[in-house]
Amino acid sequence: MSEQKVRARDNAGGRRRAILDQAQRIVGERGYHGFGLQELAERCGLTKPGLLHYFGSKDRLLIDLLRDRDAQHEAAAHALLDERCDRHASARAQRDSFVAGLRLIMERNAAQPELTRLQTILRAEAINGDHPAHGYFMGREAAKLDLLADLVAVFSPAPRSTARQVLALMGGLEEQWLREDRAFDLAAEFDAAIGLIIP
Amino acid sequence: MSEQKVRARDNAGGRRRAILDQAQRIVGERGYHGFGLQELAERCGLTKPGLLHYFGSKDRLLIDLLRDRDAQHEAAAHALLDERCDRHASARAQRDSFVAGLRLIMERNAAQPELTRLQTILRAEAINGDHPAHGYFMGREAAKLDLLADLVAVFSPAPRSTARQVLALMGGLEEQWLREDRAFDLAAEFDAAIGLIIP
Amino acid sequence: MSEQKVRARDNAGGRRRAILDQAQRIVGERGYHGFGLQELAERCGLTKPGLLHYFGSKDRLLIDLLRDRDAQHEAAAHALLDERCDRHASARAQRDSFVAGLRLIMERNAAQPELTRLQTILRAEAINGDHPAHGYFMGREAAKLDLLADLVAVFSPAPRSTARQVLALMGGLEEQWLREDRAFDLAAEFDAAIGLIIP
Amino acid sequence: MSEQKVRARDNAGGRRRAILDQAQRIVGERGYHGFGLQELAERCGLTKPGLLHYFGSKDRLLIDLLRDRDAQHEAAAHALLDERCDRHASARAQRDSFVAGLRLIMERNAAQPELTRLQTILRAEAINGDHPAHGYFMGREAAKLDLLADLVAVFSPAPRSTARQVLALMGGLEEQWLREDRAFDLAAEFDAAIGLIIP
DNA sequence: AATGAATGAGAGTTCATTCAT
DNA sequence: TATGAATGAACTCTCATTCAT
Repeated sequence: MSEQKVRARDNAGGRRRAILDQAQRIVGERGYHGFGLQELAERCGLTKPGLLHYFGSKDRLLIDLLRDRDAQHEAAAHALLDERCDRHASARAQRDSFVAGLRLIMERNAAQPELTRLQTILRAEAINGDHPAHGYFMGREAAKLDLLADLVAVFSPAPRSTARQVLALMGGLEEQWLREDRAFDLAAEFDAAIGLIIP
Repeated sequence: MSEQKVRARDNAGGRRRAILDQAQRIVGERGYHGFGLQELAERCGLTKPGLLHYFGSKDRLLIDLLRDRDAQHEAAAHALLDERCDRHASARAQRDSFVAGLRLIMERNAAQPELTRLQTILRAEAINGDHPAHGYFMGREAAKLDLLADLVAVFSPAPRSTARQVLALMGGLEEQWLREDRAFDLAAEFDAAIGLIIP
Repeated sequence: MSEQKVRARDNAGGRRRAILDQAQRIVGERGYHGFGLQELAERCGLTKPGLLHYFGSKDRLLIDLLRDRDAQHEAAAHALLDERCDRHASARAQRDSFVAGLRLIMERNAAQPELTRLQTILRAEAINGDHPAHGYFMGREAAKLDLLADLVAVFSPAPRSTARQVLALMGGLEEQWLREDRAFDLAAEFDAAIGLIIP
Repeated sequence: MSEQKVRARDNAGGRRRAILDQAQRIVGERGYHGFGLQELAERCGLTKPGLLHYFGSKDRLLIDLLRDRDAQHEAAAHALLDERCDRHASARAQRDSFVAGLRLIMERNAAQPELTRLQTILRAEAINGDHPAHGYFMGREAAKLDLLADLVAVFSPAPRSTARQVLALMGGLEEQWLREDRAFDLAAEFDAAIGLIIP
């Protein structure tokens, strides 16, 4: 394989990534309906058809974006929780490592406010059944709920409710944190809350 | 005053209300950016300029909608909480009536899913500073936080954090409830959660 | 006739005049196509149908405006020239009083820049045959030309050409004067020019 | 390069020129405010967004039009005057060649009535500070005045006034000529006038 | 890999005007 | 004398998308 081909492929991959980075920023600000290919194209230094060359359509760009971010973020989170929870440990120990895992996730979310904003805005927008990311978030949130309920079953008397509470707290606090322009310590606030939910 | 005049005047007021009702539905589904005057006009049986005759612009229509819904909803909620909390009662009694007030609010929200969806979607969309309802939700959520923190101060060691948790749980659970198409008992789930947050 | 009727009529007349005054300002700034009933209505403190109640249509408003301004301006100018020119005086004397009359007209125009701007902009706009004031200005400018040619015939060897030159100088200098925000002495500049045209 | 490419490229450039030609006609008739993208698009055989693809906005289309016409018209005029005026010649000779240059310009203007009408109408419309071509004409007319005053300085005792008179006569006679549907010999009429202004 | 050209649909908004009151 | 309601048409401009190159 010639060097040129390699570099071309690298550039191509880099281009894609650069586009998705800009898309994340815009969608994270204005949501799916509020973002336009024009603006994205300008920020990336190419034309609208140039974009569509990579992604085919606006909708596909969105789900590509979501999948891409998951690949580097959410999957990691799941692994994190799974790893830390030794099924043979005591309930107490499992509880502790679960909470510690959540805390790590929140710290990561706090460290990536743009990604968090993307998820927050899109998650709410996608409540509507016509939204291109509706199916995506339906499956994703259901899976989260299942996972959490499963992990929590050892020490919680009502695992599904506990899972709901954890998810609600994460999302709700993140939303406040974003609206107030990150004016409080997200992870600490979450920590305090989780201590009440999972005693 | 002739009957015709009365009816005409009623129709005028009724028209406005009918427009806002339809607008609530559309915005509650697709958010502000996803809703268009055309569609709204069609649903109301008049033309786009006919709409603008009442509201002047799309942006003003939105904030008129928000204010109108607040006048009949949120204000009632605030009153509810304030009334129920006797400042001279014991901390325990105040805690109980506060929780009961929250439960009533959640029941009302559960009984008005369209309004709840409007608030949920718009609240997330309005995180962005350019959104026409940004200022509205900034003030509104800040006021909620202040009010809750104030009410909770009697029995909570960290009133502001408790207020955040309450708000996060309300919003987060509502979002789940909407996404899952109201497949669980919102008020009951909230009740269980609040019992942990405010023991 | 009751006092009320009188006052009503006065108010009505005053209203009409007030509307025309504002219309003069707007049309004088943006021309006929650039001015809208909405803006005019707002400036006059009434609604669009309120305007049309007085004038019937936008086009009629324009010609009413033109006629009204003529009644108080142009007619005066014609009279001025006619009066000053004694047909039995010597050519020299007639020439002098003619030039003096022109100078007076220019001084009046300089003293009423808004009216002058109205005429200047509309005159150019109305070159087009579809313009609602086309006929008006065709007749008006032709009449001016005829009048001037007639008055000038005593001392000019080519009266029609001289008339054209006078009119061109008046209009052209006024346009410069308006564009440069009245930065030079219009009447003086015209005086100098006319001295060459009519020696 | 294939023939098709060439033709495509030619068509593209030709398209732009065709659009500007039609725009000149419409603006020359109804002024800037009276012309619409719709009509222009129809005359050019494409859609409204098709137009904006070339020019971005209506305002930019206008100034592009103005600049384009200047490139082929006004610049030529300036060159004409400059060339013909030998600074080392006698005042008499300079005066003669200057007048001859003006005459040539007027003949060109008379030969291009559409372009002349465009300039005439727009020049008046642009007196208003909000007009998109206001800045353009401010600069352009000021430059003309400067140039003429400079050229005239050799033989005129009041160069700036003479320049004003020349400009006023040109513009004023052109306006009459257009209004009367070119019913007289513009160049000849101007010639007669200039002979009085610059003896 | 990316462009320029072009489109149909639709955006929100303004237009002059009508009509009943 | 003037209004509020409403309209149809037009406005500039943006949308995502297609196509040939």
